[in-house]
Amino acid sequence: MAKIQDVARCAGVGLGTVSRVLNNEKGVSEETRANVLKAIEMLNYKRNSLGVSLRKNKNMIVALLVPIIDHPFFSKLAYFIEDELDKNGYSVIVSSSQSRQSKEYAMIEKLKRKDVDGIIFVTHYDYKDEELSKFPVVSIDRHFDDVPFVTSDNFDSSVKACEWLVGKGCEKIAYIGGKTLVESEVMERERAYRTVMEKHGLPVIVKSEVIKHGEEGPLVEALFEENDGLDGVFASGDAMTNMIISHCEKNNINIPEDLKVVSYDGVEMKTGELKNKIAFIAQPIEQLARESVKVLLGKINNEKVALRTQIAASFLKYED
Amino acid sequence: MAKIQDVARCAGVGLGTVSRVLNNEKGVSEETRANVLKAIEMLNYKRNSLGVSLRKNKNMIVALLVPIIDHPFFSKLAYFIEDELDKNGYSVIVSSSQSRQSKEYAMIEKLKRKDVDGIIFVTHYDYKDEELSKFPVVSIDRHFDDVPFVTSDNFDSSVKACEWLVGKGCEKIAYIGGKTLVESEVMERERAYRTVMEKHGLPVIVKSEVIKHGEEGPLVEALFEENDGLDGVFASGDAMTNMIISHCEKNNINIPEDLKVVSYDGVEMKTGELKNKIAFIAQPIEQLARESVKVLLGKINNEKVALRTQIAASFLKYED
DNA sequence: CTGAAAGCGCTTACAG
DNA sequence: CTGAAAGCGCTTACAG
Repeated sequence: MAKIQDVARCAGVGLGTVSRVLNNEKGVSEETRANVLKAIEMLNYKRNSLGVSLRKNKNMIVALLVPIIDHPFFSKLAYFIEDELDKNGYSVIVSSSQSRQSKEYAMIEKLKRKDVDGIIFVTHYDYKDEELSKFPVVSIDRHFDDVPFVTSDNFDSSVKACEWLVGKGCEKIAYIGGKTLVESEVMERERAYRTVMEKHGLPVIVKSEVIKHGEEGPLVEALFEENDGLDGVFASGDAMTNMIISHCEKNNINIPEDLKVVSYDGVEMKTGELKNKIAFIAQPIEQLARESVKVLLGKINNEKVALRTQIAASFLKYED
Repeated sequence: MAKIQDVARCAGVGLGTVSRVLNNEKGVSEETRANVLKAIEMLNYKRNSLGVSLRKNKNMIVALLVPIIDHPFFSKLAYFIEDELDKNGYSVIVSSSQSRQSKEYAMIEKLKRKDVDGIIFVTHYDYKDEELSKFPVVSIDRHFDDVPFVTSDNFDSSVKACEWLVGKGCEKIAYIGGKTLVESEVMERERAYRTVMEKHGLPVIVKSEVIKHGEEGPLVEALFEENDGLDGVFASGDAMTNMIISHCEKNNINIPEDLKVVSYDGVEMKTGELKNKIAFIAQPIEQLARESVKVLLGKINNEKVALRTQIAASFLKYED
């Protein structure tokens, strides 16, 4: 494999000159440039990134850490994040934490070892004492000390959703959602729900627990067991909604006649025949992705970045 | 940031000794090792991977190149590939080609520049003159010159599927699938279909064209328009199946009473109420993923690897 | 068991 | 506009 030395010798110039041509720098005479280019061609020379990385202390790689890539929300996120990073010359390492914090720590370690230049995070864990804010790290939806984060407008869109349920005549509306261990933007959904219920003097029925992916079923069952005659439910996430759908099918509850449902997310809903019968709040995934990249690159380039970047979510109701 | 030099000085030893401790090599006295460890601790030293990579000419990163990560088949694949690579100390860069060959070439370029140590490929394009087999590259399902590839047993499972349709009494069975530009294992599905039809003296009805993701609808419409009274169809891929479902819904064709359907894949089928009414051939995604990693690591480590690795697919029919 | 030196492939002041 | 040199942080023979 030819190296820069070989090119220099072949073109009869110095190392620096070859490097300048390689990097399209000014200040090289056309003649010299042509010679170098010819030598590069002749030797089929390819610049070795490992040398560049060491020299520049940067390898143009960013990590994306999600709970699991095989999930519509996260794979969409990954798609747009890669696209945005690619436009900026970066590659993305994708890692599924599988909700194991050890895997997340491993990635932080990689960051410190310069395996990656930065991390975009979707985590359920807390990172108070990791000095994470000293490194190029951006969090999506969750919020730690001084780590910049990007989030959709959970509160406002949830208020709209709950007001819609009330407007539809629901009088016994429940909120159901998984709880996160850390202070999270997701909690805004529950807060919005409570605000709206109180405003209208309606009962507050909250089913919210710390659960893992896949454990939504029992929570839904418990909700319906403990509360007869629900006529509306605001579900924080599609997994939950899918379980609600299953429950209703089994128990002959008609959606939306008997029970009106609003789902946060709407990307992985097993709608099928229920399409247009469940309202939802769409996460602005593409914007979340692109904004998180912009913030991260800002951090990497030592620019000042906003601690919080908020993007509006849209509430989509079905036709009727 | 402390470097190895600092640790050496602090521990009062040479560079090489620190390196040996870092790499858990034998031949270091317990006393020396303890001193070095203490110095590492004191200085909060982290080994910089950029130096290691340059020195070893290897950065422990592999690329996964898929048409689009936001697709159940590919994100599942990515999940298991990452898991398997992680077990072996590798990270994975995920890139969605978006069916643009330029993006695939860009990744090959990265391989040649040592940005990545190898590539696992899912492509629709051909790479005859790229000398790809000289590099650590593994292909999934597609087959080029001397590039090792991993595939599921398309022919055998397709034969089973078609025989099942015949056994169910179907007499006018069609095959419908997207065509790839390169010689591909997917073609085995059509070949299996033809074999079975001919064996039973049934008409061969093939609708197979080069199409892009999302263009399945018109092909399906054309199939039904050109062929009245189909009672069975073997669809090469879920996207196609979904379009068939739509067509049947619109035209009051009952599945499976009027039309029996077998779908290759079964991971992204919008089953809904049709669950258990469509038979399918399940791709052994996890095994494809893990095997492709094993083959790639073999290539990276200059071992002899099989050109073709085949994994059995399973044919799952619905209950009735 | 240990250290000093060479070198991985590049870029970047520096001097001219 | 150009070249020689230093150095990025590590590992690996080599010599002792």
